[in-house]
Amino acid sequence: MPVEMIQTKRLFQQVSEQLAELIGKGEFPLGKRLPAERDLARQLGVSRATVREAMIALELSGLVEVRVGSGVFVIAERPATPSPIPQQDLGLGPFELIEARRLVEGEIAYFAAQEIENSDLEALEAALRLMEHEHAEGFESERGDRMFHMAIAQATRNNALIKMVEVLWDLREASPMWAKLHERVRAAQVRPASLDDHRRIIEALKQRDPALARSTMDLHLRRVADDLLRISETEFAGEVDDLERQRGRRAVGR
Amino acid sequence: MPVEMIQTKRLFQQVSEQLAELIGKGEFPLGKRLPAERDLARQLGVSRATVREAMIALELSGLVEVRVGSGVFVIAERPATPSPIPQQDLGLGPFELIEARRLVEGEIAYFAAQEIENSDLEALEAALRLMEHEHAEGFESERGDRMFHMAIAQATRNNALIKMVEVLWDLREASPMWAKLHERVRAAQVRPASLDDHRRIIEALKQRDPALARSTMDLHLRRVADDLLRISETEFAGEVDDLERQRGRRAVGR
DNA sequence: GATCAGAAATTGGCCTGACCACCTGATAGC
DNA sequence: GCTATCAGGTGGTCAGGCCAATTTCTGATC
Repeated sequence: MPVEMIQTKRLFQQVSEQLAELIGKGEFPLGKRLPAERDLARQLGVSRATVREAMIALELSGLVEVRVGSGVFVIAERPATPSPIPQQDLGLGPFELIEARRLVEGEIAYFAAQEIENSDLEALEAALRLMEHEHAEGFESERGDRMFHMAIAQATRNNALIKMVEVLWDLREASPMWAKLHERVRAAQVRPASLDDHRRIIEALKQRDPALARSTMDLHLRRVADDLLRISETEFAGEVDDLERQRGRRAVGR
Repeated sequence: MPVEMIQTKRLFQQVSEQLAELIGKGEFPLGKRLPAERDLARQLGVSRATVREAMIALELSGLVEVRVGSGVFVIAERPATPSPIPQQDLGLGPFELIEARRLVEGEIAYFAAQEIENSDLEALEAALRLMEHEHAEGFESERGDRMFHMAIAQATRNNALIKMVEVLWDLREASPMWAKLHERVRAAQVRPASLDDHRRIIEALKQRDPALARSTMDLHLRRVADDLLRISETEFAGEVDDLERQRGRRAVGR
């Protein structure tokens, strides 16, 4: 039973979301002026500073325009499309991605172990802490995970390799099927195992042991593939096509 | 004559831009904590409220994460790539690229040897013929070469891996330094050696020998790196920076 | 009545100083 | 050795103030 998530969102976020909603609902029509910051603060029962922060958030998301001495004006009813390019990329399968990551990131780990410096290790530790933090919050966005693997790529000092990992993670984030699957993995069970994996990878890198780094990374990704496969077999029987399923089994077993 | 733009940017924007730049420059490394708001305010000569507003801007653009009671942490070095294409990559060095290709394409060759089908072998033969033709004509455009390596990636039936090789070659074609160097390599001597390399790679794939395919691919790329290194040392003494030169030597010798 | 200049009110930009809740690491006690 | 406690640092929020840009009001002028 997950304890009810108490979201202690910061005040300015609540304010900005509420205002965004009102704007979207037409309560504050396009082109018109919002109430003055001082009035909003009084009506909402918050300080003016908080209202100002909310205004900045609304401005950065393109909903309003601030005119000095005049007021805040609605210039759009909803945030600009976050993805201007719909990523016409073919739906990459989750197992394809894991497979590719095993090949590429495994080798990168091997290489990174030879080149890594202390500053890189610090970045890795920080990424791990971020993951732990995200995990503790219950609310997470994979940012720690991505940051971790990017940091390893960064340790190679090779921009082309860095680009490889970046592309892999962009593809992953653009893959709808992956999002679905991984959502279930996360819901199914908490996975401190993954945190341990990452810790072991850091350890291998710290020892500057290329072979160990590669095998540890490989083991980690194999475990991820394994989790994915288990979920896909039980819950998504029909949605993962045969080729992908077969790829998943191969990936785990190799 | 456009009237000169008077800086009317709001203070928090200037602060946030400056911080973003420092983060991008590695002044505030990935994962590390930014100075406390109070300190930043003092150092920048602005109020804490302004710094807070800048933090919100940075947070909304995904560069930092704010942890209550703990601090503000760098979680990315540049804003998430909103558009995957127009990013003009800084000049990738030739040896970086070769290094990356050895890692990635070597493994792909290994993998492809297990999956390759006859139709793929035909595509490879065709690519080789194109290369021979280009070579005979004296005038060439690397199309055969690219087609050859793409065909191997295609044999893995893994779209993510295909994408990797595609990106690598795109990067290569976008690298001005690479173009210069390779121009000389081609001018310096005809290289039937390269054709032989490719023939040997096909042979290894035809035999479905993963280890041989990988080592042959590796040898090929090492030879390319070697050619590049030789030229760069004789003709481009000043233009290739030290780090790249060193990378080149390491790439060949490993 | 229409026009225009100056005063007054309104609005966002920025600052100061304060208090709170939360997190972290060191310290004391077991 | 381990755990509980506590003090210091950090972001979150507030109140109140001054300034500059802008709008609105007001009154004099034609």
